[in-house]
Amino acid sequence: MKTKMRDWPAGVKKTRQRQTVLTLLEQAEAPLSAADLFAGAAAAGREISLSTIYRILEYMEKKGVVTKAEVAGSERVLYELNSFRHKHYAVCVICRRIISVDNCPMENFIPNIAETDFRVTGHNIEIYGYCRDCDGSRGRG
Amino acid sequence: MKTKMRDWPAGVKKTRQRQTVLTLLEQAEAPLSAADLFAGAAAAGREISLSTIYRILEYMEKKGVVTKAEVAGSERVLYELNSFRHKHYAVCVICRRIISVDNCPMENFIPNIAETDFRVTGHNIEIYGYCRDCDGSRGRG
DNA sequence: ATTACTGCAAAGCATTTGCAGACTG
DNA sequence: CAGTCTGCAAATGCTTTGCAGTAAT
Repeated sequence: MKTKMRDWPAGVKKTRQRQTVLTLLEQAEAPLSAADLFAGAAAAGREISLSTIYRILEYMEKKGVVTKAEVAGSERVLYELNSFRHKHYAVCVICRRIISVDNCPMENFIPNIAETDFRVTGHNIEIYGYCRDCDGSRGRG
Repeated sequence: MKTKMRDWPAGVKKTRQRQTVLTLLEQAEAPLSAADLFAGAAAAGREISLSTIYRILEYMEKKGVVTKAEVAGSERVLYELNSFRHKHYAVCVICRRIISVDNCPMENFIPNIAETDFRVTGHNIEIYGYCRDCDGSRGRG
């Protein structure tokens, strides 16, 4: 595992554990849980205590370096590097694979509560379905 | 608390605890957690064990009588009577009040992953913002 | 050297489960 | 009366926290 990141967040003390966590998140194709990171670190020969992982994630979230990714049906909390982009995810109900969705259905949507009862400031969308592999393997049921 | 419901789900054994849970859900204006139901039952002088509440909810969900309501930022699982309607909720970030949204942004939305990589079968939308009361009290900031 | 970070183990919280007694149909 | 439901208490799984040692600047 390559430990050096292109740029290290300002004002953040650089430790082996933090480098490992951020590198894993950087290399990941989908959001990761604390347990994922624990396993990933171990697999890379850089074991980190689970509690430390939780603390790093909490700290990095506060620093704006990582964000929670709300993914449908995930029992654990998932994290990813903060891209400052508006993102949503689709989850395969079979294999749990997570896929990014780039466009957003809320872009031009006005909830029928908007003007009167509620001022919308944010949202979170979770999409379920079948990924190409799993859909194929069940004959486009 | 009125315990009698208009109609009792078919093939479901009627017990004091189940009647209490369904009545509470029926009377609720927003989805309830197991803890809410526990407190509500106690407040009505009809204490139910928490584990029983969980079992009732699980059972009633399997029967299609209740459904989980996915609400943004809720740490607990929330349940409501199954209206068989497509619903989403908005949550006030100040007071945590939950408000139903009747229209759905996904109605005419095609995720840009749809045709190629993913077949969408369902979704879940969580909306954040300020309810009328809380928005007013902070001067439409 | 100072202050923050880490690991360990124990605690915390929501939810689940085993078991024996209670109740419904 | 048989089979299911309930309560209790203990167990589980994820996440958090206290504390003492360790490491980064």
